Amino acid sequence: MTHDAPPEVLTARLGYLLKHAYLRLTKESARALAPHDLDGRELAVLAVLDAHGELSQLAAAGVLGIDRTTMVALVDALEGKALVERRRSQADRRKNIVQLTAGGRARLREAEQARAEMERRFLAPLADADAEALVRALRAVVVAPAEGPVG
Amino acid sequence: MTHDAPPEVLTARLGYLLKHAYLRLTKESARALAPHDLDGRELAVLAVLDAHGELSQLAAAGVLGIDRTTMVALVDALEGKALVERRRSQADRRKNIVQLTAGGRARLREAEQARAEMERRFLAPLADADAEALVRALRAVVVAPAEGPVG
DNA sequence: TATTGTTATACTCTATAACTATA
DNA sequence: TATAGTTATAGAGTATAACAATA
Repeated sequence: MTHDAPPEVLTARLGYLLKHAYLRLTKESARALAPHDLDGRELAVLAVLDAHGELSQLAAAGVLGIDRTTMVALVDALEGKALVERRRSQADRRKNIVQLTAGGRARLREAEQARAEMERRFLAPLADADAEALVRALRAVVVAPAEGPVG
Repeated sequence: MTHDAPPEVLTARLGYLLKHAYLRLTKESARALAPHDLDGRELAVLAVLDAHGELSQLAAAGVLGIDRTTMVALVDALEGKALVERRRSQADRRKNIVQLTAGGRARLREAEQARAEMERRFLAPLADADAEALVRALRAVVVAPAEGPVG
């Protein structure tokens, strides 16, 4: 049973392309990160904590663009794996400060390598220049401010 | 409250870029198609039926790459809007033949225009050549056969 | 026995509402 | 009164399992 390519009526649609590119990358990412006992969202949390240093849960959620209620389970999971630690802020006892453990930093390094290899495989159908252009183009449309009803 | 751009640690990740590009397009798509009482998946079904002529539910699901159980609700919704018709195949009475109604064809034309305009807006941050390159690159990675455990 | 459509069910991801504690 | 974290809950979107009709 060989692979049926999607018809042109679908591959001409940006929605179809982005959805399936995303789904496929998610699957490849899960496969690449599974040996490191992480998924892509967890790895992103570790990377953000590494880049910013310790953050409150709310601040980390803000950087990641996710809801604070979503953050709770994410931190629960990472804390359960001893990759991050929670502690109460002394300055404001409402806040949980989250920071990487030594193990978390080590895991981050390993997993980032696996992710980089996975991305290289994912982009392998493209020439290097085209792969770079893809990333630049995606960045441009993602960072572009949404145009609201006002203008 | 002005827009906080995501940090480089995230925009350097293909997973983050594809996810957010996809989420944003989905939102813009919903907004563009709402006046036509359709969502992106429904429009894709109409487009596939238009391109292939009538199809059984299973065949249509196969073209769209979705499960036959997912197809049921999708056809229910479109039939409820009188955009498609179901009828039993005479040749094989297990099969539901699904085809566009005249209203479905008209709706498809309107909605496809709205979709094209939405895509143009979405890609507006890019030069024309870059937009075309993005679509070509996405098509290449989506159509590329997944490399399984065998290689 | 296998296939098609259907229904019931469950799972993932995410957000909203409401609660607790702190400010 | 407002904010941070938490919990319970709900809504998309999708898939798996089981069933009826048909082949």
